[in-house]
Amino acid sequence: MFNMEMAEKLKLLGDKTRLTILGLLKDKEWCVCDLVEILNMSQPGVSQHLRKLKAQGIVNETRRGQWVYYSLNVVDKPYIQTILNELPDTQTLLSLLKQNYTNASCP
Amino acid sequence: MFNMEMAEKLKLLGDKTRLTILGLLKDKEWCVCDLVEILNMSQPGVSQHLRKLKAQGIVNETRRGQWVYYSLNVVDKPYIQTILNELPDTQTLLSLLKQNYTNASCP
DNA sequence: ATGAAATATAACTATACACTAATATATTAT
DNA sequence: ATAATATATTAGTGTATAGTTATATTTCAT
Repeated sequence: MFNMEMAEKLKLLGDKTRLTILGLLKDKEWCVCDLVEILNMSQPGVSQHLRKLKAQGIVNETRRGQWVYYSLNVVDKPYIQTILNELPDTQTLLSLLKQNYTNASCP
Repeated sequence: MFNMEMAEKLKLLGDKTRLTILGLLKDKEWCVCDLVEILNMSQPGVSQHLRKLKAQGIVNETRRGQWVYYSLNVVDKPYIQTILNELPDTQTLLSLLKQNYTNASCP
């Protein structure tokens, strides 16, 4: 059906947590455990969001040793880029979310 | 909370029916009964979608006599404009949806 | 090999949501 | 006033979804 793929992707963006993840990824890649600390939610919760984003091709995943890093994959999706432009940048997000996380575990 | 308003608007766009409505509105305003025929769904269903879109300021409503016409209100929402650019135009949507509707009722 | 850490998957729950049918409200025509 | 048409609201239902806890898998260090 004609608007389905579009709607599926936009549905993913219509979620506060995933928007925050994508906003964080604008600046650099993050591993799952980083996001768990920053977002202050369960690890399976974060993993499931990332899986959905990956299934729609919005993020890439790369395993490096123990850690799996996720990064944006929106070069061919201008309408997503425009949305991400509206989001606060990483530093702002981090300070808004500040849960005095330490980022000690994964280099 | 910081990404909420954005997520609320995007959530509305993450629905096939509402995306189609917005795609139709790119070209011109439509009244509810038109959309009911074109989308081939119940009138309350259409009204509820329109109410949500209006509550988020994405469409305007104007009553003219018996009919209430809805139109786009996205001049100040570039990220929505970008999304709408990706949608098929009105004619394409109409032919994709063709339910041999007649557009006889509302001028 | 074994244990620890990171990630993924499965099972479950509570809530949100899209849709429909039924009803109410509003406007026009007679 | 009354009927007819257009729209909105309410109530109810089935499904989707975001989150959790529990468990499995993967990788590294010892």
